[in-house]
Amino acid sequence: MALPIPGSPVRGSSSGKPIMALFDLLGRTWCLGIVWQLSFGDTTFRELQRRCEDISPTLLNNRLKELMQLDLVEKNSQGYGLTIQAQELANLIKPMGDWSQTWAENYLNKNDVRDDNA
Amino acid sequence: MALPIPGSPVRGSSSGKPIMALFDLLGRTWCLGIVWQLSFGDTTFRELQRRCEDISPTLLNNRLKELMQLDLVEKNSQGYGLTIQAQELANLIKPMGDWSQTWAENYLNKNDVRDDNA
DNA sequence: TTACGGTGCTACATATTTTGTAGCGTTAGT
DNA sequence: ACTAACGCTACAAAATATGTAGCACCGTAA
Repeated sequence: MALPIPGSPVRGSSSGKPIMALFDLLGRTWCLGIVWQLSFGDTTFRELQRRCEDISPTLLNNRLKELMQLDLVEKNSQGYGLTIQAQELANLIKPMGDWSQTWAENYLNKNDVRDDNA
Repeated sequence: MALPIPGSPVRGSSSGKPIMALFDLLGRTWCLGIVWQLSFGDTTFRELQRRCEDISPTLLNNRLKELMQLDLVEKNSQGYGLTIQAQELANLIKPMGDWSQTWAENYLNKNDVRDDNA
């Protein structure tokens, strides 16, 4: 797939707006998960694969290539890690953890009779 | 595609962790873009389609169904709009606009000779 | 030096998802 | 009645992802 280069048209978006390039990138399978996992520290290819629930190596490698080309991920002695700017992005993503928790609770309360009758 | 229901295994993730369900959902094509656009206000199906750069109606409808089932989007007199909790999520996403701007500038400075010689 | 286990990947066929276009049924205005 | 917009569905073609197998390259240890 073509890289979503900010400033250029990207998949599904001809505007070239950086936010659209970012959404294109993050909207790819496992991309958010990879950034999330790497935010906990640098790691090797295989270890990252395991942390991402045995994502296929094909896909992991594709994502890492894309993330490296767009300066979000870099190789280092530990394997792979987030760049400084990607760490800032990860900080924006982090609060989604709490949000998703509340979201899940609301969803289950609404759709699971057990909680309603408790 | 199966809905990424928080608390249940989702695409590529058997853990059922809410954050993984969220990443599965947001990782689908145009999902982030739809939430982003709706954060600017309620809108009709066709208008939303236009704002999302003529996303195919098939896909838009699929995404809206998913987002509605997971209580992120709801229908109202204006067409479609974010739920209260989705507005909170949108607030988390908003700062990515600024981040992506800086990201784009860094990327272009690095890869475009024009700026280096300016 | 041979064998072992782990690593970073690539190949490739199958399955799933997205795209893009056409168009249907409905509603509102003139 | 005509026009234009609406919300959406159908469907085939194109693009992506999955999952398995396995190769080449370490480092360790017998």
